[in-house]
Amino acid sequence: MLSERRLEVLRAIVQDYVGTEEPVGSKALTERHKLGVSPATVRNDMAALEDEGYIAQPHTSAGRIPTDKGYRLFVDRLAGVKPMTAPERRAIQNFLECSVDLDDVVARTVRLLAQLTRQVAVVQYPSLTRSTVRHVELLSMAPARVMLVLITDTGRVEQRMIDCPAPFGETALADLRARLNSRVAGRRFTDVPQLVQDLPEAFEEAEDRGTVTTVLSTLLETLVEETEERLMIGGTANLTRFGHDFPLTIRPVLEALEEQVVLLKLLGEAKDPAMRVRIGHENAHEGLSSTSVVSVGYGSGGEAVAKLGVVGPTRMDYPGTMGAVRAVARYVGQILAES
Amino acid sequence: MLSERRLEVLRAIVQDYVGTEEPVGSKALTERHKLGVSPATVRNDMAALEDEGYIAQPHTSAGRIPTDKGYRLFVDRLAGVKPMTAPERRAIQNFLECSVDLDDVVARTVRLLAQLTRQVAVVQYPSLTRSTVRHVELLSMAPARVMLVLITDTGRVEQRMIDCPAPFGETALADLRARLNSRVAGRRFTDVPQLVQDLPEAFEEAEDRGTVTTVLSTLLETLVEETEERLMIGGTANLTRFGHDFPLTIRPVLEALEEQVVLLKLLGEAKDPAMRVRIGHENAHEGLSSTSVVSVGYGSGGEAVAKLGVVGPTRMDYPGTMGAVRAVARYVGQILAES
DNA sequence: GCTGGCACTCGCACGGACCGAGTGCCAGGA
DNA sequence: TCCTGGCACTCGGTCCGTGCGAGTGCCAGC
Repeated sequence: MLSERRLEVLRAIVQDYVGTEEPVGSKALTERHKLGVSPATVRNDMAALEDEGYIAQPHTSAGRIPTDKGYRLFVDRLAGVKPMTAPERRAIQNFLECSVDLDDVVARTVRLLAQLTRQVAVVQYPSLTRSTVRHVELLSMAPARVMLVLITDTGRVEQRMIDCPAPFGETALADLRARLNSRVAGRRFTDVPQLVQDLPEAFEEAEDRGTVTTVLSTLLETLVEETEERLMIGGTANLTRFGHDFPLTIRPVLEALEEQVVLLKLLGEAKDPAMRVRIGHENAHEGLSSTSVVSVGYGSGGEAVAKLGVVGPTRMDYPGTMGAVRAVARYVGQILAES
Repeated sequence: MLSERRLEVLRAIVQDYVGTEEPVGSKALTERHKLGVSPATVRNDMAALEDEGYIAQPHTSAGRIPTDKGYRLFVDRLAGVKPMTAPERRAIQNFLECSVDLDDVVARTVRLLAQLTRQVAVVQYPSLTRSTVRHVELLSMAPARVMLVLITDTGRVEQRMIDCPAPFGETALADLRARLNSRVAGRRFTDVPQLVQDLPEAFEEAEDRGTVTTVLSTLLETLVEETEERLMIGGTANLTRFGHDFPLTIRPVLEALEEQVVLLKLLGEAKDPAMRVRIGHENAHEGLSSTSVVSVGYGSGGEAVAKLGVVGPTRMDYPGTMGAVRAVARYVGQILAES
């Protein structure tokens, strides 16, 4: 068990290192922090912290830098979440309030988050798994061609073009549209399959039944596909402030950012709305081993429908970043609830 | 006027420099290219080329590298467009063909272009300025709340939520929907304003007229807003292969890539479908002064509806890049025309 | 007008010396 | 028992001098 003072030393090391980006030595520490002890004592504490694996020396005879384990302890026990100031909160709210549609909300959120944290921001679109169908629209484009438009309660719209096996009349189309909507409007995505399975039987013509089946399968396909989350990223220019040894550090990060799958995993598969910090190697994806991810769920009601977060160097200002992420998530939730 | 051989020397310099990324000297040139003359002669030619501003020395007593002007000449007169091989063309076609919707087409195009050129790819969504309205859908969400869905012939769908000044009945809504569609379906965006301006008069109730006016203004607003182009970028990881002096080169590029406006300008405002190469300082935006942009229009029919291109270092393989860009544009056009 | 030769320039890589921040250890004191 | 000041030691970073070699410009000769 580490003594109170040693934790204090660790905190000081993390803070200094985050600030200066340089290994911090015992003398500099006592000068910048009121630890009340001499450098020699701090050296002993540092040796102990190093034995425990919380800090490390990049080279012999250099200062210490925190390890992933050290940051972990810092985040868990030594640092709180730094709340946003009132003016900052107001600015966030104002900025998000003038969004015109869902895309715009997400785009603004990304920009905001990137600016506040000066890191790379990632925002997942509100998930469709928990959302409901608001309306299904069918439009005749050509005799044997129908466009399917799906509108969700989160304001998302998806469309698909369908080639029908046979021409489909306007009246049949209107009929199908009405039947479809009366069954699925307001229902959850997951309930849709069983609600529509007997729909083809309502049509007398064999050809129409074929078309209806085609339309339904496209609808179900769309539901499944769009349940996969989309996301938006921004602030990649902040990667340039990452570290000194550029190409090697930045490359895998940029690559990871282009892989939606990786990013989604990064934000955390579980729909756990709590804030989560993953430090360095805690991110399964190698190449992100020198980055940390701060993510949190956000949602329109009480429940989280998606996640957002930032990706930055392990050497980041955790309290500030966590504060910004939490605040943005809260206000995005509000905006979504209002619309 | 430069002699034939001097042009040949310039071509050799560009090719070698693009390949090796190192200043190229007279001796190396004669070894790698069959110029039929001695290094000394080449040196004289190089001196002449330098006088004319086509090449430069990074330091005294170093080899030469092409200037922007040199690349310009190379692109205009010395290099053709390197066509894709048959297997490559087939691969492009196959990859694009399995797209499911417009977003997917654009996403695939970006990835393809980035992979083929190993550079940053930018693809503009098909423009709405020349496109027509396929359908306008109005959905009642609440007594005084209507959702407007606009579907274009390029397959794009936009939606807006509208708060009405007064409750609006289902029948009035159906009436408005029918009138609206009969007027604007199939018409160009630019024609819509005058086609709908007298619509409110068709409604007797003053309250309804207010709502109709609100709906119409939202529709027009959407048309205008969405005429602004959206775009998608990819392959940013390729930026790491940019050059040696990293942070300084890459930073402004990443920043520029986040600014839609800048990017749109980069692709070229004019709807000129011809392939265009902008080299270094020819890009108005400073910070992109060491990058070149190869862009070309693409379209579903004969006319270009949008542009796509790649952004890379001025030291890029112009013939290959131009070939890839042209090929991709052609096939995207085909895919769009089919759907 | 091309060529070979020659003197010159300079960036770069290598290696030694120096400096200083930082460490570990130890003996002495509260 | 814990803290402190002192001391010897380590070693990365910087500076400097040297030598090498690629590359240049110029010139006389073919």
